[in-house]
Amino acid sequence: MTVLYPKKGVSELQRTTPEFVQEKYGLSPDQYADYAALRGDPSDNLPGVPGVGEKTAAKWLQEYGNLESLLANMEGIKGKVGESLRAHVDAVRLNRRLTQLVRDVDLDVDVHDLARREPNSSAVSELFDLLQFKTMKARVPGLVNVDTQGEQGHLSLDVTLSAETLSTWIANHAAEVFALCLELDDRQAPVAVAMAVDSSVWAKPFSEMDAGEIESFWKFYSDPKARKSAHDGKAFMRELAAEHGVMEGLESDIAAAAYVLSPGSGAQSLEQLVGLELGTTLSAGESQQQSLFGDVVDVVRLSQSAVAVNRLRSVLTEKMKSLHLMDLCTDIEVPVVSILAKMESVGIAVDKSALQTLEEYFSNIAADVEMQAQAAAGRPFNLGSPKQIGELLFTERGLPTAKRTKTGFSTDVETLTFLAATTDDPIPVLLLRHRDVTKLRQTVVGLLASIAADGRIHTRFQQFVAATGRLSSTDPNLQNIPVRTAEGQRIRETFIVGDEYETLLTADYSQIELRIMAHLSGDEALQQAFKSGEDIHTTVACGVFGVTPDAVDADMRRRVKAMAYGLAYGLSAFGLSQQLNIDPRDAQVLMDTYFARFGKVRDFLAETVTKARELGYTQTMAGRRRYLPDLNSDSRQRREMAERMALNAPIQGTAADIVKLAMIAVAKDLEPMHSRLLLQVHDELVVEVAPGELDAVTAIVRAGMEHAVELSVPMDVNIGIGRTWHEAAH
DNA sequence: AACGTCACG
DNA sequence: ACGTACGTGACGTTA
Repeated sequence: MTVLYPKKGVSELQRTTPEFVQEKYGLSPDQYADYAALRGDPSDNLPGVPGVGEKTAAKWLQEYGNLESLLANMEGIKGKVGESLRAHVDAVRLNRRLTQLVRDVDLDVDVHDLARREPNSSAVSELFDLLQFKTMKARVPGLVNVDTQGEQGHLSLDVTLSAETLSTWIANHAAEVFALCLELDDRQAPVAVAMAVDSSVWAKPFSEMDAGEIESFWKFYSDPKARKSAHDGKAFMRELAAEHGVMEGLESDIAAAAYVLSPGSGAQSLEQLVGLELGTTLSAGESQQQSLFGDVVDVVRLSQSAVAVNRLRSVLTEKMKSLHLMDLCTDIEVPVVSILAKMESVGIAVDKSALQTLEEYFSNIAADVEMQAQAAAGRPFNLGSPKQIGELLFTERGLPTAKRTKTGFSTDVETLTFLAATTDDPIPVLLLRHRDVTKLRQTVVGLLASIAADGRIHTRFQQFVAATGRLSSTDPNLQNIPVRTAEGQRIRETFIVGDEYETLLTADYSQIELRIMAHLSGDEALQQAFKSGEDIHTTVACGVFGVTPDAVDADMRRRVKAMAYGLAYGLSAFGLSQQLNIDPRDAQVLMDTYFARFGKVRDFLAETVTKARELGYTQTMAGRRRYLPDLNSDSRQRREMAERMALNAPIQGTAADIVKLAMIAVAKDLEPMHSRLLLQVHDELVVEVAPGELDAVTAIVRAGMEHAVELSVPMDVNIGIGRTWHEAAH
């Protein structure tokens, strides 16, 4: 057997030349073109789209002769290889279409730098710009924006570090906005700081700062008159709050600016924004300095980050101004950053031993139910596996199938409840119970794992991920703690008031989204229903069914309530009928009757979609946008999805605006007090009340929430007090 | 990594 | 004929 190429002597580059490959695998020049396509030929391939392996490509070509014949016989290739091959061929087809597209617009793009065996960054960048691949462009590292390309595609640190002492430097730039970047170590202790103003940069590891400089820095940090900007300031503020308080004087946050400009993009890192907006990259610094603790501090990179924050602030500010988004960023998002930093830093106290007891309780039930289910099945099976449940119920036991999922028959609550009700098989009930109880156990286990050394749970509020303007909560998610069942409420009981504090207080808006609809639509009938102060769903039911309030029974009220919720989601008669378990025709009648009574609501919803289609985006009361290009999609499914989003976004988003404004008002009024905000759950605030402050805090929270904005309907707020979150919710 | 499922508003 | 209510995050299973 011939050694095709020695390990030494033939370069990597030579090994992939057409001639070499043709000889190695005995391929004709025509076959080589197809081979290249399969492999991911540079001219036929985009970075990020893989090709098949060298040997695989050659093998299938040897077998089928050419790509066309391979494609024609693809069905015959089974198993993993087939799937993988199909995926790659799809990619190849896509690439060929893209290549053709590029030729059509007469853009000479060579996306692969053959000589350097890497993507041709500027060409790919140009291509992505052309195709408006903004997200993908941000994802691919190192792409250079041709419009603003620097000499080497790196952010040049053309301002040398200031040698002045910190206090002198700060004093010399007192009126300017300081871009601040702080690096923390694994234990969240500050390691280095870099600050940039227009003309100058100051940066140092803390280990090299003398006592005076360190003192100057923290004084500056807490000085509200020292104007600052940062990227995701909350990231360091939450960690430093316990020791240094929340940073004062934050005037601009790049992450917030990027979010209001494009809320659909999720949280964008500084690196992504540098690539996207400045068309360059942060360099991995060459001069790395060793701190006292042995941590490697990249002061150059940190300094570049500060310079980048500074530049991004001007770029994004211009964009925000032209789109009238400046107020949203400055008056809502930036103040919320500091409030959340403090809330995260404070955390909420939990009763650890009560959680441990609950864990054991739920575990025992789960184990017991599992045994019963396996006994009933006559064999062991994994109760957590939808696949195994499907086999057991539908194949082995012959139960009727209903809903399908992508991968098989659905075994969700709806299905299992149906099976429990219509068959005498004992297993569906056991599975439902097992699902319930394991879900609760997992929640409890997650909470236990999140308890910090101070006995409290410090969730992270994500301010820049939700497309509608809402917050979200992670690590752990405290916005989805069970509340609807008695067992779930036992978990809420483990969230308790902290030592030295008097009570927890919860305050939530009632029907905020429906009130927003009443306001935005200008529907007098719905507004009147809210102004009457009576139970809203009962009042609306009166109008819809044309009866007196005492004639409204529970079922009528339930239907109207479901209808009201559905409205804000872009409901269909079908969806409503599913929700209410009634005939779709009856649901349609219900909708028609509703809209006959509240016509402006329907007009408002229709106009919202029409306007969004014209503009390309929706807007909330505070001007928050949500871009929905799919409103003009050819695909009906995508278009209708976008229409429902367009309908929902202004409502959900306005509610988010209002709650953020309320948080700002409440936080401001709580400043002189010891009580503090702990949590936000979309339309609810949780406050920890210090001894003696209950009456004042109640008034502050009520006023802050009720008057966050003035609508044409009252903003009713329910307030509850209690030792635990559960108690306080009543 | 994708999917199914389920918790919250 | 088709799919069918918005927005999130977390977990276990499976490919």
